[in-house]
Amino acid sequence: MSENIPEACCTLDISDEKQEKLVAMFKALGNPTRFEIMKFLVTHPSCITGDIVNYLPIAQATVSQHLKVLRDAGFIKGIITGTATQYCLHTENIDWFRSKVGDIF
Amino acid sequence: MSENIPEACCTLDISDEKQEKLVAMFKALGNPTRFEIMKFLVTHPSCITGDIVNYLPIAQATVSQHLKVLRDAGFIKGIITGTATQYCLHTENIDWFRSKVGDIF
DNA sequence: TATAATCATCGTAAATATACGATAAAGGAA
DNA sequence: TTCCTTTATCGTATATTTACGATGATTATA
Repeated sequence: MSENIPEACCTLDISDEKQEKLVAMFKALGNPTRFEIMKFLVTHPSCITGDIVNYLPIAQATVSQHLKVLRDAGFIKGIITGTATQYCLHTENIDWFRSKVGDIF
Repeated sequence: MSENIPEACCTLDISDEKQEKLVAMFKALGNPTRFEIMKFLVTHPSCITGDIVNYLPIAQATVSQHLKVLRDAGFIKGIITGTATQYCLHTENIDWFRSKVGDIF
């Protein structure tokens, strides 16, 4: 029986809940289209869904789906104004994300 | 015709090639099992495939597949020693990853 | 009120990812 | 050489993701 696992050199504490959140954020960025949307929102701090739809060569429904993933992951916030939805970065969560990346690696 | 796209507040320069590499790294981390493997390698700087197999509750073939994804993404290096493969972090690429996360967000 | 604009959601087809057992490859031990 | 250990790869079943058109919901405008 070789159930031996070598000893750790250090610990890396993160709660299951936060780890799940972090993995979801990585997953959200791990798609070319969503990464492009994030880049667009970084360089265009305040725009509506339609702006992103015009910018990207994909269908409106697909953009909306990707925006939902980014919203659920906590990267962006959507503010409904009239018939449009204005999207901007969720700076608090992004700060948390960046700091976690720094902590772990 | 509403092909209007609002003007940018800044630029965010990254080559297509490097962006593709970065997205692949996010994607690699965006899986619970692979994230767990990365955590294990951070806390156990030098171990072989079998150690990870013993640690995780999944089949050897699956672990090997995940290790390949992490290798291809550039997160880890595998050094064959005898019949075993010793895995360690690819610190150079990880440093690059961390700095890119900082640049973009 | 009727129409247009804007966006999210639904249903679904195609592509990709994930997990496993089986097998192959390669080195060490008997 | 034969057997054992270790790991990667193959083939494949299932699950998830991605993309689209169609539709619904909401608000503004004529």
